[in-house]
Amino acid sequence: MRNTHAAMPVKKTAPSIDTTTEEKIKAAAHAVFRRKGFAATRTRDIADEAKINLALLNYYFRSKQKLFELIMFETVTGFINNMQTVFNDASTSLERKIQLVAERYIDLFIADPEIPLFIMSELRNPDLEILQKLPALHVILKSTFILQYKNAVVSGKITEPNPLHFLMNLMGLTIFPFIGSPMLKKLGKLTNREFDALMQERKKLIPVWIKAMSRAKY
Amino acid sequence: MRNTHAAMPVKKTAPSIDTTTEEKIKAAAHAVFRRKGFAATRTRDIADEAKINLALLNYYFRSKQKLFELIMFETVTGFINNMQTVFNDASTSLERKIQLVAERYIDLFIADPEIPLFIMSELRNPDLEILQKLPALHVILKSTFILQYKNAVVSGKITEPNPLHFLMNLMGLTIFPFIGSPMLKKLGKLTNREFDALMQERKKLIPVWIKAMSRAKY
DNA sequence: GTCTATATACGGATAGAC
DNA sequence: GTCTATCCGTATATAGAC
Repeated sequence: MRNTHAAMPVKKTAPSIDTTTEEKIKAAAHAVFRRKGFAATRTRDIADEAKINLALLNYYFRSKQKLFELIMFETVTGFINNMQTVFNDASTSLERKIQLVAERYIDLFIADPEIPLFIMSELRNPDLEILQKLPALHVILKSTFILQYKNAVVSGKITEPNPLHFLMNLMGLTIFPFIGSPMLKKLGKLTNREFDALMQERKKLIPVWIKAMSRAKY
Repeated sequence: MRNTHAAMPVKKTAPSIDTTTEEKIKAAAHAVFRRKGFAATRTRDIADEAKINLALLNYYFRSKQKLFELIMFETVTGFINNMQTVFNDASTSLERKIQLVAERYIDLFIADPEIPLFIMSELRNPDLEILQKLPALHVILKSTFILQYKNAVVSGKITEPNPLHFLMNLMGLTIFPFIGSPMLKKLGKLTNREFDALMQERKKLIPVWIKAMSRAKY
């Protein structure tokens, strides 16, 4: 791949939101990539959504691939940073963290429902090497959150010793409804508003359910 | 789209498995579509995987789109039929059905781990109109399974009245780990074998967890 | 039914004027 | 920075020989 392209334009000091061409393209790329995935989106879709000329996409971001990597990086790091603070806050209890995780994930996904499926479905493409470029995921197992979980296991408050099961459960209860939303809306004849109301309920319910599960007798 | 193509060949009466060209293409299409999704697969990928000439794909199935629709239909109906029998078996208890659902889903997904993400990610493409063509999904809410659930709510054995929450929980606990497996394997430094072992554990654990949840005090 | 060769369309990317 | 026009590789699909 040649590298003779002009340098990227310098960042404006105080740009209005989404008014610069670069920002318009990024916003459109976020929307279209999330909605359709990398392979199904055409650069023309993004140009149309951003209402800019197709050539400008390459002018600012060089290639579809590079633009996608930027979008994916922003999405994933935003997602992880959001959680990192909760996971490693030494001042909150295990129960409180479970509450916070459920609330934050659900609020985030009500605002951007395509994010979970977008991330999960792009992760399966080995060409994109997203997982390799990610900040080491396994530090999650060293987080305060998981240490608190392990302590609760030792002190007998929790029956399931494997924190991976715990994480799968918490994520499954929280994230799955958004991944399966097309099917669930059809199955339950739900409007978007009704679906969101169910998700709001789950912010309260999930911590209760998790608590009940933690005391399950095997 | 023109329609001048030759008729489909008649089905052999007793073909060996995967030996006819048609079967080889279908098997390859299943594999490649599931792995990469519709937009990212090229008909050449399928032809290579099936070790047949590219032109034969169009000879047998007319177009990539038509082949995909066939594969998707087979995948989804196979998936639904598998569950239908469990959901509407009047001779099994609610608890037993929960056991059976967890076991069957997990066995199915250990054998074909890409299925959940494949279905979920293709469902978001409105062009494919998969949901429209599906056997009405909302009959699930009329199934024996859900009726038994509602009865258990009335008799006070279960606290959560909304069967949709119940279904989301059961599916989330069962399906999500397969959807998030790339991330989970990385996060937990798991080999495929270790991951499968965890899933085997969940066949026993999920019914216990669900039971504990059903008694949760709000 | 299966092959080779090719038509045709589409999508990513760039050249070059303004 | 932004536009029009266009190049060029790639992917689907078909024609036509065998």
